[in-house]
Amino acid sequence: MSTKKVKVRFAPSPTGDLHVGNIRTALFDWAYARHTGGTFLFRIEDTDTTRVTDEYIQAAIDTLKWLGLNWDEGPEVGGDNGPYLQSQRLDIYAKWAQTFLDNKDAYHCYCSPDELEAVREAQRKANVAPGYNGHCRELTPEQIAAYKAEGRGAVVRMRMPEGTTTFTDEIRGDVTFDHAFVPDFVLVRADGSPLYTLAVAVDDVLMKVTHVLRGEDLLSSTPRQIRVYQAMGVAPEDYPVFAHLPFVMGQDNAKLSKRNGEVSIAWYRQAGYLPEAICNYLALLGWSPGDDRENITMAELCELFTVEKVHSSPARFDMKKLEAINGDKIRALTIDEFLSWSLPFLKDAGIITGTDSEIALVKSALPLIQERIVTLSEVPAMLAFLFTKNFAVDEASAPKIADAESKKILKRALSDLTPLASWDHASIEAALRASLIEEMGLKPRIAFTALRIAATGSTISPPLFESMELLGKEVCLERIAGAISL
RNA sequence: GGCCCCGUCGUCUAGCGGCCUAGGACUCUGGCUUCUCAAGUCAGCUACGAGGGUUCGAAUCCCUUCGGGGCUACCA
Repeated sequence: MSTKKVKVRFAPSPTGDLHVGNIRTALFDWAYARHTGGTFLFRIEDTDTTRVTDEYIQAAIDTLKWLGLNWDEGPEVGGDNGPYLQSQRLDIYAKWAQTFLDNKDAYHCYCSPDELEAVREAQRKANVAPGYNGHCRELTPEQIAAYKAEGRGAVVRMRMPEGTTTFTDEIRGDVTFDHAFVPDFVLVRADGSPLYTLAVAVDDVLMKVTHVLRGEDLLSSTPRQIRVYQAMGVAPEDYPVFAHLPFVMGQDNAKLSKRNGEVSIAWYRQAGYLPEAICNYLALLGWSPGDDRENITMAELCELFTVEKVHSSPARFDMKKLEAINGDKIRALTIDEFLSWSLPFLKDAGIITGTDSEIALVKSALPLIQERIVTLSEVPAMLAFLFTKNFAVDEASAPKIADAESKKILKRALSDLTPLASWDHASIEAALRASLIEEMGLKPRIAFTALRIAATGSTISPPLFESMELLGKEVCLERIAGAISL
């Protein structure tokens, strides 16, 4: 690799919400830029105006920001090589297309889509390599005039010379393509708008990108990109370095898509996954630090990430492992961090409105559930019993405290708790253990389960005595009394 | 079909000729702990796709084969 300053770009085409695969690529791009102390450039490839929308562009920007993948050049932050939306660079592409035409590197092609499809169909039948047959490569002025008279539109097609293209992929080694399988490709549509094949190459050169790390689906488009560099007069040593990242696949072994799992990062965000967890997990898909470390921070990723350690084989997305990592990250949060992540979920669920007293109660309850949840979306259900106005024991648990034995336990607990002077979890536990366990000789599991159901409404809850403390004496006694008369 | 890429436990991976009767993590199973659920902890299950070479020695190198994936657009 050259010694010039590294510039890596992430250039999605936002035809939908950014998904797991996109983000894994963005993450590697970002990490590599940070690792090398280089520049991270973010560019929007919106040359397909029929599929890219402003909302998706904005969503992509928001997602990257939410994940903490900050960029040095691109939308919102600007830079010396903008604009960073390809739709705002149309004049640049038009100029280069004209240059290619002038130099005979490209030519106008008047074939209609139907004619091209017919050719491809014939090629399939004849079992030969499909692709443009060069029909319009050497048109005479008379032929061109005739086509124009017919009212035909023309696309601009790049002339692919005979020979081969070999480039070094940093992950896969040398890769060679015979031009017999790289047909002349379209640079500009009949309506004058540029295609990816033109824009991507022009922009990478003009924006001085040094490293192209992207999905392996683009591997076979690389010779076309290199052809454009040649036509632009770029010296081979100035071509960007290519590295094609392995796919992230779904359960069914196909490229991850909506059919096999949740792929939109927006979905993970609202399902209560932490950006750090998503990035940590995704970093492990196709890359590893080389040792047995798996829980890594963003800072460590930047420090450790190298293209050499990236795999060449595809990885399957495993939700279970993401969940495990998310749980780890939640447990590693400080209470204040945990609080600020949780509040939106509690508000959205209608558990709290956000008053100071509610927040204070949430904050003291959070330590009790921190090691009990895997996603933030579980917080509301875990804490609902502390805030509910119309308390009721859940249906599955109610029968478990309907028997005489349970009533006895609850009555005894009520009478022993009522005179209790200090309502803290240690005192509550001491009182209950003395009466229920020692005096009545009950098994803790039996005695405390009955109380748990009465106080929290469920057989599953945060630790009982701490929960009772937070609930307050009045509410607890009320609920126990209520359970007795159930 | 053609071209290209890929192939270690169920999954993510370590491994770059001897340290491998293949290590870690997630999942799963069982134990411990225990006021529930978790967390924690201990143990167990399970892998070098196959076949040929090269070599004293191969998961590691070569070939073939099989399998998977991508591309084959006036999408990116």
